[in-house]
Amino acid sequence: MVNSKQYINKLRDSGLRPTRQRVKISEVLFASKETFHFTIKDLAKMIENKANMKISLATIYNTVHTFIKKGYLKEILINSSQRYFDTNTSHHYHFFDESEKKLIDLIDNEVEPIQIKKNIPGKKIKSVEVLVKIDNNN
Amino acid sequence: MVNSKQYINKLRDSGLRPTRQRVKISEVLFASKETFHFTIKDLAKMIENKANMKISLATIYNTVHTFIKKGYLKEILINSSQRYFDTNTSHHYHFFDESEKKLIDLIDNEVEPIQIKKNIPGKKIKSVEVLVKIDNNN
DNA sequence: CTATATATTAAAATTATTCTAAAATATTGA
DNA sequence: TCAATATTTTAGAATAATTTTAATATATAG
Repeated sequence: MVNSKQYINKLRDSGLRPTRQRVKISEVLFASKETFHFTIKDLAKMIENKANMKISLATIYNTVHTFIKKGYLKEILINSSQRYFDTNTSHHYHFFDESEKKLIDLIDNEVEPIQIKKNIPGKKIKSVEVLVKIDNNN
Repeated sequence: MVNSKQYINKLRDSGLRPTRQRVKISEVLFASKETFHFTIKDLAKMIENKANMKISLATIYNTVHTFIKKGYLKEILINSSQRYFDTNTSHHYHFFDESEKKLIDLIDNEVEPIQIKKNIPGKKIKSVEVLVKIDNNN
C-alpha cells in the first residue's frame, strides 16, 4: 500500500484540501522515482488502471491546472493537438522524437547555457524553453 | 494593383495549382517586405478585409498546411489554444510577451548558438526551437 | 476542347478543453 | 461532536479549433 500521508501533507501545506481525488492523482503522478511525460488522456487512463477509482475528467483537468500553479507539474511546449505535462519540474529541455512521437528529457548539462543577447526595455525573461526535434537518420 | 504573376509562378514551380484562392492568400501573406505572425483567425480576417473575396475556412486551413509543407510558412511553438504561424521562414527564435500576448522575433545573432551535447543513436536533429517568455519588470 | 486530376466549399463531425450549477465533502470553531 | 461555511467534485452542456465528407467547381494535360 502506498503511503498517502505524504501527499496529504504536501497538499495541505500548499493550501489545498487533500481530497480523495487529489491524493489519488498525486499517487499516480509522484509515487515513482522516475519522472514522466503525459497528456490528460494518459493520466485518465493511468487512474483508471492503477487506481480503481473513477475521477471525472473535469477534476483531472482541474487538478492538473492546480498542480501546475503550485509548481508540482510543468507544461511542455509541443505543437500538437494535445498538451503534454511533465512530472519533472527541474530546469530542463526536451527532445521530441518525430517518428515515435515521444519526448526525451534533455537535462541541464546536456545543453550549453543559452545566451540571449537581445533585451527588451521594461521586460524581463521569465523562462526559456527549448524543444529539439529529432528523427531517424536517413 | 499587386503583381500576382510572381505568386502564380511560385505556386506552379512548387507543383501547386495557382488557384484564385492560393494566389489571394499568397498576396495577403507575402506582399509586404515585413514578415509577421498570425493565427488562422487573423488570416481569415485579413482576407476578408484586404481582399474582398470570401475564402472558406477549410481552404484557409488547407492552404496554410500546404504552404508549411512547401516551406513558405513556419509554425511557431506557443502553448495556447491557437496555433501561430510565421511568414518569416529564416532561422530564428521568439520572445513571447506574456502581458501583451505578442510574439517578437529573435534573430540568429541575438542568441548564442545552441549547443546540444546529447546524442541519440540513430537519430538526428531536425530543428531547434527556442521560446523565451518575457513579462513586465516587477 | 474534353477527360481527368486536383481544389474548394458548406456543413457536419470530431476532439480537447472549459463552464455551469447542483451535490458532495472538508474545514472551522462553537 | 456538530452545524455552518467554504471548497471541491461531478455530469453534462457549451465552446472553439480543426478535420472530414462528399458534392461542386476549376485547372491542366493531351
